[in-house]
Amino acid sequence: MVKKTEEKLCLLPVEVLDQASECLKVLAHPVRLRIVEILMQGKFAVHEIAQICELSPNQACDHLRLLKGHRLLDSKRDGRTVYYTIVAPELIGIIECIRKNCRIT
Amino acid sequence: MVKKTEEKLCLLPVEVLDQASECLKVLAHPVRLRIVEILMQGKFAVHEIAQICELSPNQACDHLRLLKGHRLLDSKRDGRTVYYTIVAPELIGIIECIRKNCRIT
DNA sequence: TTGACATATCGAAACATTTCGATATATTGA
DNA sequence: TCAATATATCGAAATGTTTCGATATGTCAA
Repeated sequence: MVKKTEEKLCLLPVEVLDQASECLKVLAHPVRLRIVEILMQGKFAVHEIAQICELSPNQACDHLRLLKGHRLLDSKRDGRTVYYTIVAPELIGIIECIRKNCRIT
Repeated sequence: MVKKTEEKLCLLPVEVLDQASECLKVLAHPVRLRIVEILMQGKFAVHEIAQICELSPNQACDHLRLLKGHRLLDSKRDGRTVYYTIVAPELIGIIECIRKNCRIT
């Protein structure tokens, strides 16, 4: 009976789930979701993100660093300003999913 | 300049992000993603899930309890067997997003 | 009622994350 | 070079998560 269900089940490989859960773990924080939301509208500087999220610059930096460390964001320096952008397309899907499931614009 | 961007930005309310990050935190675990994948195909008993996920029954129970505690799953007893099912529709969106972004069936 | 099976709960060690201040580095203009 | 601004890094306390054995409860059949 379990054999039967196992045959039918079409499951993702463990490596994919490991990777996905890593990504979700990083995203599972209100501030980091906010940051992703913001960056969906374009590139932003650290201090802009800090201001919008009401964080100190170093806190914003910590979050951005974590996201970048997991290859979800990338950054580019322009003078003394560093701009962050989204590089992982799956982030958009997750945010869309959140938007969809709470029917608030 | 920041004011300008703030006007343009259309961001989700903090409460939504708090709730979403709670949900993501619970999902951010390979075993729990596997459980959700399995339950997308119907209702399953604790021991079936334990077997498919190669967990001891109490470990399966722990994970299921956590998911149910966050109202992502529900359970119904039939004799000595307890069947779990998905109740939160957003789970499906997350799994679909994972499938989409790794192009492996 | 007893034994066997299915599920649930608890506790605590091991481990990971969060937060935030202190401090360091990088860039520019005077 | 110096001061000012923008980012980045580090450390460590507080807090949270994971894991798993021990144990409890719930159900059924004999």
